[in-house]
Parts: sequence; structure tokens; C-alpha cells
Amino acid sequence: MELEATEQRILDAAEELLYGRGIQSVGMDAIRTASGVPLKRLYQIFPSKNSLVEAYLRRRDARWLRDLAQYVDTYDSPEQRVLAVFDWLFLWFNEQGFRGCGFINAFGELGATSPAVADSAKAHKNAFRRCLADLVAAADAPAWLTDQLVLLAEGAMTTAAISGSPEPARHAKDAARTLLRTAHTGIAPAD
Amino acid sequence: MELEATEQRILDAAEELLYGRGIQSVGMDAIRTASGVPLKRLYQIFPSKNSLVEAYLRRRDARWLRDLAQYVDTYDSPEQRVLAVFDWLFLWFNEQGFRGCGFINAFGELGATSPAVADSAKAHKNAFRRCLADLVAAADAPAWLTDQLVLLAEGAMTTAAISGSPEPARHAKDAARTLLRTAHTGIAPAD
DNA sequence: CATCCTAGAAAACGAACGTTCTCTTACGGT
DNA sequence: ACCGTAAGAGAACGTTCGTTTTCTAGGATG
Repeated sequence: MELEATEQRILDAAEELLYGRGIQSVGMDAIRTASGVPLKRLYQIFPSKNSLVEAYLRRRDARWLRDLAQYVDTYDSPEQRVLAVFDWLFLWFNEQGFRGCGFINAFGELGATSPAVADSAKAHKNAFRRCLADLVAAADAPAWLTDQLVLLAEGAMTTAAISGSPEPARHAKDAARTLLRTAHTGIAPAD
Repeated sequence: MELEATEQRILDAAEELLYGRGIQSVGMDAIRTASGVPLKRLYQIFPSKNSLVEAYLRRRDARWLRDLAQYVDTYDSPEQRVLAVFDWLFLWFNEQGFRGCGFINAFGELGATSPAVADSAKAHKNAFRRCLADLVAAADAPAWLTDQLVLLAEGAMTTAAISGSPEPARHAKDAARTLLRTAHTGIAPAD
């Protein structure tokens, strides 16, 4: 059955266009042209643009988290594994066509009008936070460090996107290292 | 001349809609209805939707930076002035209808297809960075701290928007305080 | 060989949008 | 009072887009 292959062709083309240009800037005709799949078959597999957008977000969410986890797993030391997140961000920011986090972009564009998109962004960011929380716990760092590292990572994504430079990943890693060391030596933040 | 007043009425309505729903989700007719200004006059003042969008971004940029600077100016100590940025973010995140940074949202939606929007976002973020850099310099902190604080602030904006909670501002302030103290005591990050 | 079913290409449809035009109304100057 | 001007309300126009339909051809089946 080549249905699976056709679905992948559609999703590959859709992801490049939807992520690269923004969701509402891409028409179904552009996805048809890019994928080479006729409109009729396209609508047989994805009965609406909404369902295609949701499939795009689902697949991107899964792949993004999987790739991150795989990269982190190439490190052994718990502290290095925490910091490896930011090395991976640096690699991501250097990819051709990088245009920020697809979920932040989708949320900004459609979060107010589409609960499905808003929920998808929330779920993706929650999953990322959980991933980071596990790494923080494994490094014997206090749980509140997680929230701070999340902010550094999210800030790096948008700053890298808008500035067009991957450097924010390095700055985020520098800050993360400082916070990790400070937390590790037991100095808790106070007012 | 009530032209000025009409322009403000249009911009007020446009900002609430464009920021609140996303740019492409808002039609000129909705802006007409919300502002009460007839389409004919609307197009006399803003000859296209693009020009209205750019005016919206220009005005929001100026007001946002002005409000931030005004808030920071209510503090005296250089360190407090740096941290006040995050207190101000907390206030902003608590505003009704908060939906993240309008420039991050606009960039995600239209940055790839509209150089004007992309440049506007770049300029806004550069201006914010300069503002933070001045506060960092006044606090006798090293210049590289600026980039780290920028990431915390940007991350707090998107995280607060997607999670729907203002707490990221507090977490960002906690992290900023740690980084500021560490930097101030002369401990530079190393590998 | 005839027939039915499927699939691809592209036209077509209905809605929405950005933009312009028309029609009516009211006002200001002589 | 009269006429030129502008302004408001909304229809209209041309385009784009999501979605559906039509038309044509080929391939499997009896």
C-alpha cells in the first residue's frame, strides 16, 4: 500500500511550506504542487486544511522531542546532559530555513482563533518542560531550575529566529551553566 | 482638525484586533466596524492594510518601550532597575487580553513573506536589547549579561502567552537576580 | 470485448477578503 | 435658495482560497 508513502510526501511538503511561510500564507494548491499529490487524493487523506495542519504539528512535535532526546543521550554526565540541550538548540538554529519554533509561530498566528492549535502548542511546551525537568532532576539540581532553563531555551528560539543568528544558543548555555552551578552549590535565590 | 482623532480611533481598534486575533485573521471590515470609521475614510488615512499594520507595529513599539522605561524609572538602585524589567513584565502578563509579544507573533506569521514586518520585529527587539544594555551598564555588570537577560525576558513572554500564566515573569526575575549577583561578584562563565 | 471502477488533471463553486465605486445626504458659501 | 463639495453607508468588483465536481483515460474483471 503506497498510502503511507503518499501521506509522508504530503506531510513533508506541508511541513516545509507551513513552517517556512506561516500557516495562513500557504494555500492547499501550493501543497498540492509541492507534494505532487492531486487535490482529490490530498483531501481523501486529510479531509480539511485544519486536519493537515494538526497532523503537521503532531508529527513535528514528536520528531522534535525525539531528536532532542537522542542528542542528549550522547552525553553521560548529568550536568552535561542538561547543557547539551543548548548545544542541540545551536545545531537547530544553524539549520537552513530555521524560522523559530513552529509551535510559537502557530500559536501567535492562530492560537486566538483555533483551540486545536493553542492546545497543540501548550502540549508541546509542556512536553519540553517535562523533558528538561527530568534532566534537572537527574543532575540533582532543584526543581525550580527547570522553569529558568525553559525560559532561556524559549528566549533563545525567538531571539535566534528574529535576529537570524544562532548565537542566542551560546548565550543561553552560558546562562544555564551559571544557574546550574549556582543551584548546585546550594545557593537558592532570595529577595 | 479631527483627522488626528480619527487616526487614533482606527489605530486603537486595529491594535486590539490585530494583536488579539493575529494579523491575517482580521479583515478590514472588522476594523471598520470596531472603529466606526467608514471604509472610505479609513482608506484615505491608511491607503492599504499593509500600511495600517505597519502603523500598528510602529505605535506599539514606541508605547511599549516608553511604558517600560517609565516603570523602570520609578526605581533608584541600578540593580533594582535591572530587575524592575521583570516586574514590569509581570504586570504586562497580567493584563487582560495578553497574548504574547506582538512582534514575535507578527514575525512568526508574516516574517517570511513581508520584509517590512520582519524588519519591524528586528528593530523592536534591538531597541529592547539596547534598553537592557543601558540598565546592565548602569549596574556595573558585564556587557555579556545583557544577552542572557534578553533571553530570560523573551522566554518569559512566549511561555506566559502559551501557558496563560504570568508566573514566567517571576521565574525570569529569579534567574536574572542570580545571574546579576554572580556577574557582580566577578565570577565569569567558563567552560 | 464490454464494463465498471479508480485516479489524475483541472475547472468550478461559494465564501471571504482587500479595495473601489455609487448613491444618498448634509453642509457652506454667494 | 442654490449649487458644489465632502462624507457616510453599503454595494460591488476582482482576486484568492478551501473545497467539490467534472471530465477523461486506463486497468482490472466478467
